[in-house]
Amino acid sequence: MNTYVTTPIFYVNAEPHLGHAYTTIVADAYGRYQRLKGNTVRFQTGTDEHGDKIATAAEAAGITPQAYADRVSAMFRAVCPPLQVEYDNFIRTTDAAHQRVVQAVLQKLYEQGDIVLSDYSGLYCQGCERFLTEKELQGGLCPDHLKPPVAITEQNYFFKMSRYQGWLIEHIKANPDFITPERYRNEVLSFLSEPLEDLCISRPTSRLTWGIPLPFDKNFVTYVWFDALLNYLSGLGYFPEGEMSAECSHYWPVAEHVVAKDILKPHAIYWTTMLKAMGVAPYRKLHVHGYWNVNDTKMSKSIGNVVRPMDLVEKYGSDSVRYFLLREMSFGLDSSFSLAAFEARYNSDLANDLGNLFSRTMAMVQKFAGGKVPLLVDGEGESTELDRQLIAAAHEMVQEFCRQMEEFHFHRALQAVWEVVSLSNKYIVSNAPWELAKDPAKRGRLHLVIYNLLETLRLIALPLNVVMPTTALAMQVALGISGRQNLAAHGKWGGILQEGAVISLSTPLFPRFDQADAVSPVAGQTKPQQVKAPKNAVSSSAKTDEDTLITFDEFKRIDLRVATVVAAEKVAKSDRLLKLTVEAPERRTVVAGIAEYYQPEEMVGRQVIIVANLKPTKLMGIESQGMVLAAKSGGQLFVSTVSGEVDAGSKVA
RNA sequence: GGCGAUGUAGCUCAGAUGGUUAGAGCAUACGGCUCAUAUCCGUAGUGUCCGGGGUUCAAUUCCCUGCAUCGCCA
Repeated sequence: MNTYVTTPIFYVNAEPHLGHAYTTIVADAYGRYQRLKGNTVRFQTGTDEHGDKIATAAEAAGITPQAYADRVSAMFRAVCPPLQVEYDNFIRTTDAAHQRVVQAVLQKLYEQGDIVLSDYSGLYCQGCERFLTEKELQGGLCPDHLKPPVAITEQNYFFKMSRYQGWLIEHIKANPDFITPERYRNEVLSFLSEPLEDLCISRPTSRLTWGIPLPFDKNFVTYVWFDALLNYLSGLGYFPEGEMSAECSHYWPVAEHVVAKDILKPHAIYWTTMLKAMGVAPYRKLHVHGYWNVNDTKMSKSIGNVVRPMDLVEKYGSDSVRYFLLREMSFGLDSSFSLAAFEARYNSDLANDLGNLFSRTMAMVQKFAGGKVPLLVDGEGESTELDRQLIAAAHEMVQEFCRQMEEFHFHRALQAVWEVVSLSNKYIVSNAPWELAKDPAKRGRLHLVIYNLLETLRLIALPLNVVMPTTALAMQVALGISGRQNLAAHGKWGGILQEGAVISLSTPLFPRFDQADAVSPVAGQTKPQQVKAPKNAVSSSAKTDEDTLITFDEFKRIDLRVATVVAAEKVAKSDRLLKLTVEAPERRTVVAGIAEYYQPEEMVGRQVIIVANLKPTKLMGIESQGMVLAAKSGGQLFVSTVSGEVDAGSKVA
């Protein structure tokens, strides 16, 4: 079985962000999954480089469109290795081979009458040098130039998309999995219930020259979408009017496109009708995913909350980024990204559950089995109901993982793995190997328990190869396993681990983010900066000063204020925390970790500086609505203040 | 304005062709263990299953309607 999986080619008008990373990781993980099944996979990604936005951006940057495209395309290519994205082909629409295909397809469709010259009327903005849609207008004006657009008519070439509308509707209805998840299939069908307009596929060179010239009319270049969509075929060596190349006939029939919901229409409608007109069978599946919001807000350049995947990888390691994105998002729906959510998942799922399970098991191998895969002696340590349960669950996990991966339900696939992680932790407690170790007569049982754990871990690592390649490899190496893994060959219980093989783990898989290491957050906020990088993190040595500096705008977001302490008391059952009631000028409660250095009574009446817009957090059940700044030096701690008495609530800047 | 989706525990979400005490993870509280990365295991909760009406012996689940959020289209 073959698989051809693609990401969209990314438009080079913006740097790679979290959304691009997600699409790419999804495609990569799916590709790795197919390979793990033993299938042959081709995975293509790339960049889309023509069009007026690029021409404009290049002009603003004072360079040629080609130089501009080269620069941004290189950035998209460069984020792949750190994300462990292994593509087979990185295509660019400025590649000569691609351009030839686009022209040949245009020529063919033109000759067969699917592309015709016609009038195009619309609202044109002189300032933007382009047509605006009704939607873009604000109060009838161009939002950028604040001038009313003019209604003009010009000649353009149109693709007779409407000819294939009936066929497309039938195809979608006959193939329920053609567009998934279902919500997007419904959306397309609903859109198709109205007559399609023909697609304008040209731009006059009087307005735009950065594009592929129409082969039959030098006064026009090709509309970017018509150009871009063909990458999926041109990247396989497709050429119209000829025999399909071997690559093409292997991979095109099994093509699966992964896209975000904003480009559903071009893929579901333009591309499919183009293919039909070309006489090429449609792709096999279109997988549509939702958006990543950031802190529940839409990610946008103007808000300045764009998350750069490289920043995350440097800080947390690519395995955990891949895990988070695939585990947190329910494919198809929108999801919210936040550092708090990321760290919560990292600590609970990766460090506490999986990492610690692996670590405690390996420690027991060292202490109770001489650091080797235990030798099992027949008749000793006979199996229990718990053993059978664990084995059955591990088996079921592999099956369930596959079922969910096939459906692009990555979060459920990972959930299935974590059920066994959790069961393994229970298995350890129920069997208490440290108790068995005290009784020499129970040595057989002890060894069987340890063997079962090792075998379960081996089976856990197997599916993880597709999501967290570095971690899976580290687990396999520690277990003394080498060689290419395969779901069918290695997905069954037993027979793989070499009895007596020396095994060990040198460093934890996922070091926990330890708040104690963070820069003294007096009010115990989760502030996980200064962490030892996970061992699979890419080198962060490239960090420059640039990365550690913040802009004035960023600083302005921090609301520092002078607050007057009006009451203070110790927090019950805590040595470190004081509950302060402050006026800033409104009354609020701030929990500060200063009890070892200050008595409650000496705080009352003092003025301190607080961060007033810190997200409230609960400490020992008390909600803290801010954080007191303090400095630690020579084992002493000093709370911050200002050098004279000021009104409570005064801004500090 | 048209079409559609969603609304379930503090948070993120599962769920049932309508039927006994509505689930999971995280967070919270208490207890236990010590092999382990202060990790793990156990126990404990809280829910007008968005509001209103209808069908039914029975509705959170079906129907209608309203509200809210989101998406597509115009």
